Amino acid sequence: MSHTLGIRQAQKQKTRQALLDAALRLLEEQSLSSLGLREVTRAVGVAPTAFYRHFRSTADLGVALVEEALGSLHAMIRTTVSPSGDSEERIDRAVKLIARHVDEHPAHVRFIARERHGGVQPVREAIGDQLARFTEEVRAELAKDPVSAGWSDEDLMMLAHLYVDQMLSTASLFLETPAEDGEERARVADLARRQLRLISLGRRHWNAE
Amino acid sequence: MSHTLGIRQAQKQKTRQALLDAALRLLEEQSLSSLGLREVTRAVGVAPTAFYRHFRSTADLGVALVEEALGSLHAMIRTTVSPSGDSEERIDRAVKLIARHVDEHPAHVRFIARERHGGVQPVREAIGDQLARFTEEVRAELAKDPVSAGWSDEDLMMLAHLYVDQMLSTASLFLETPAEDGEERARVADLARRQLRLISLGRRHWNAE
DNA sequence: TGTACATCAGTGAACGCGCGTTCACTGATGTAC
DNA sequence: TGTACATCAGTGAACGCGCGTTCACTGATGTAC
Repeated sequence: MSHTLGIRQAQKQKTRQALLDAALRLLEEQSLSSLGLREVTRAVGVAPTAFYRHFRSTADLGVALVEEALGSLHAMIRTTVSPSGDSEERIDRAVKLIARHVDEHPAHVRFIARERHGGVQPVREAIGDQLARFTEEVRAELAKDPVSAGWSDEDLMMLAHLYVDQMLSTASLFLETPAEDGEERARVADLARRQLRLISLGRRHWNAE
Repeated sequence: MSHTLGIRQAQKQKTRQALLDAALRLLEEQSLSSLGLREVTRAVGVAPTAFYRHFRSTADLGVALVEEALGSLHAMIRTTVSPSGDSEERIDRAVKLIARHVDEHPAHVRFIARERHGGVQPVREAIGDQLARFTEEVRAELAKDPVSAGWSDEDLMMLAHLYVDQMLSTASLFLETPAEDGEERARVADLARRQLRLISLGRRHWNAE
């Protein structure tokens, strides 16, 4: 067997993850800038000083949460935007995927929405960096799509921004709508699909006149 | 002369406004959920207890700030969306107007962006209410526009949402770009105009196929 | 395999500090006559 | 206009509390031989 983690390292990672999980839960009802280090360690059941073995500050922990929330999302986004199937199918797939992601990771999504413009600079920057990466990746996928063949880079970036904004706005609407309220959920999904249809129409006629 | 405000009432309003102004300034670098009552009164130069003569809590003050930031914006938004001049002119006017508003009231804009998804429920709700009013007003203006004549209410709301989201996203981009960096400012304005053009194209072809 | 020493994740006491809130107060402004 | 009383915005002392950070520590895990 290759390199197995020592007992010490494994335990350390477990505590670190427990701190991240506890913080994420506490952040459902407050902003990072008011999250206390003692609050987090109390929730985990370790001494306040243990916090410093893992993070320099709550801002530092926040940056780690950004990575956890968005780091693994790139592959998913790329395949969602990539051209396959007809337009209406792709739109439906994208909206369903957003709804599912919000239901599976509500606290992460809320954290990103909250801290994107929040009061903690390093966290804001980390989120901005990740979103810029998303936008660039969406742009790269759009460049491959025959519908936007021959578009200028400015036009592709404009469209990528529009898609990323729409995605975030839809995620935020789903987040505000409890999963039990199927009727309202359907209305949000319907709104999102209409918006994507209108953007798609605009795309198809962009260079046609 | 009709009813002039008593000296006492006038002084009270002055203190209240000073509290609001000081809070807004402090909120440029933190979130409402970590804003302290003593911090605000210290900045104004009154005793901490004076705070309670005006607000029950910092959350209460936050709700007042929402009113201050968005309450007077309805007229402006309505005239911006209302159909007059050709499409390109209207787009340019709208983008310039957003840029100007951000430059004249950066702290208010930042406050709204920050607290829209922030950690203080009553403030989130107050912002949500105001934005819902904006969306409804935009919908009403769009209904008058010949381009969207005969559209269903769902379609009009979809488009109104798209416009309001785009407006907020553009305001937020302007906010992140210092006014001195004219080059980057021009790029943001250009991006916003392209997005509005694409949406406008989508509108024109919405019912045409 | 066993032993002696090094490492280091987590502890617990202690610190100084600023917080939100209470309370009885003061003195300028307002009102009734 | 003047007087006597009521109102109430702002005061200042006091409270108990939880905060972030420091420090020397402990004892299980890791390592060298």
